[in-house]
This record gives sequence, structure tokens and C-alpha cells, in this order.
Amino acid sequence: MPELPEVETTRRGIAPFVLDQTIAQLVVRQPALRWPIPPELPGLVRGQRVTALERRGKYLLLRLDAGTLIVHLGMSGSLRVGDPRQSPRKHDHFDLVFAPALALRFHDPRRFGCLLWTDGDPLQHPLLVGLGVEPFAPEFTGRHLYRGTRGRSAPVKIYLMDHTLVVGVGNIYASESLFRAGIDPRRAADRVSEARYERLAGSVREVLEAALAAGGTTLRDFVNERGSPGYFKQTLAVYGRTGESCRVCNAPIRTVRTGQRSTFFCPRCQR
DNA sequence: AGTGCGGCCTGTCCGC
DNA sequence: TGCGGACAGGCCGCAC
Repeated sequence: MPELPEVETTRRGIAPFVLDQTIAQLVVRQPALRWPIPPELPGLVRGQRVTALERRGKYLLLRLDAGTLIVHLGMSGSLRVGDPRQSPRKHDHFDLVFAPALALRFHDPRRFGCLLWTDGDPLQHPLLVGLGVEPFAPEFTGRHLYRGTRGRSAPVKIYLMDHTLVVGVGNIYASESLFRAGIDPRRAADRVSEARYERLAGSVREVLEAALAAGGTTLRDFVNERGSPGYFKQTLAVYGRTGESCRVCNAPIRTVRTGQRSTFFCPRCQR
């Protein structure tokens, strides 16, 4: 699922429930996620208070008194607020229990997510240290994209999804942003002008902001902290619309594969 | 050094 | 109805 809007929706949703709460217990049912949940983690986090809840790229950072829990939702993960006494469903892999009736429950059928711990600066963690700029930060500009793609001949969509350049843009929002910017996703990255990258940076922010306002995109798995889906799917211009007509020019939406991923675009609007 | 792909998992859908 | 294969919102890590 989760690209930046879905992770940020989750962060905002769970924050009021967990901030300043003390962890009573971490219950692990399935430690075999993308990386194994460290076996010593339940002992490490018990009794610690959640002091902040941040996001870096698609990672959620739960700051505790003595360190940070790093959570990634992978492809199919979600975090819900609920009653830990309710019997877990299939694929409910861990509970962060705060009170007898309050827990965060992590659900992830494909198990591409993770739960990790660091007692150092989480931004220096190996998984986070190489991340590029946040799309809502002032450093995310057309110039940044332009400079980052000089001498790069792979399709521009590849670099939009390369999180060493900019974080948070996955397969859905890469297609959507390129549509709004009028750029053919197959175009070589170093054959896109700085002016067009400027437009693209704006499109990325617009798409992510609109998706966030709609509570994210739910194709199948994504639900927010209350278990409700996001509504941005109805607004998607190209993603998943192969053969349907472009909302701008009526041409049929096409799909191609770029870097093993499906890419959707309008052959008339995007050059 | 940049690029391309295999792999991690489960679930679903499609064609035979 | 069953079965194999492709595909799905991410992304690391290894070949070349």
C-alpha cells in the first residue's frame, strides 16, 4: 500500500492515541517480517513512554524515552487503534499495548513491513540514512530533480520513485504526478528540462496533498487507524485505468512496464 | 558507479 | 472446480 499519504494518514490518526502513553507490553505473534523483530524488543520497550511520533519517508518513528521504534508498512501493512482483548485476525503480527483496552495493532498479510529498534539517532539508521529530500520540504525543487538526473538515461519515472532522490513517491503517485506534469514516464530522465522538472515537483506536491486530504488511496489493504479506507482512488487520473478514457482528452489510458512495475499514462497528454 | 533484476510473502484474479 | 502463473501499494542487495 502505503506511500507517503497513507503513512502520514496513519501517523496523524494514531498520534492522539499514543502520544505520552506508556507501553505496558509488546506482544509479538509473528516476528518474521521483512527483517525479524528483535527477540529482545519486548523487554526493551516495556515501561517506556512515547514522546513523539514522526515520519521520515515511508518510515514511522515512535520516539520512546530510551530510543526509537522504526515501523514500515511495506506493501500491505496497516496500524489500527483497538482493544487488545479482541482476538487477533490472521496476519495481526504484533500489538503495542498501552492500557487494558488500548493497543496499536499491526496487520500485514505480505509481511514486507518491519518493526525495528535503535537507541541512537534514527535518522542515522542504515535504512534511513541514505533517504533523499521530503517532498514537502523547501529543498524539493525542480532544480533538485534536474541536478539529480544529469547523465541518467533510465526513464524519469524510475528516479521519481528512487528514494535517495525524493522520498514517499511510490508506484501510484509516480504515475499520477507525471500525468499532471504532462511528462511521458518513459522519457529518459536527462532529457527532461529543468522547467519541466519544476512543474513535476509542483505536481508531486499537489498529488500527495490531495491524496492526504482524501485519507490516502485504498486499492485493497490500506486502512487508517480506525479501519476505514482512503478515498483518493476515485480521483486517480491514470493509475489502474488502462483502456479507460483520459479525463482531459478522452484518449485511452495506456500501461507499460518500467523497471518491473506497471506504469499508467495518457499517450496524448504526456510527452 | 549506475542499472537491472531476483527475492522476500500472501492473496487474488485470469486463462486454461 | 482446480491449477499454474502473473501480478499487487516497497525496497534491499546482489550481480553485471
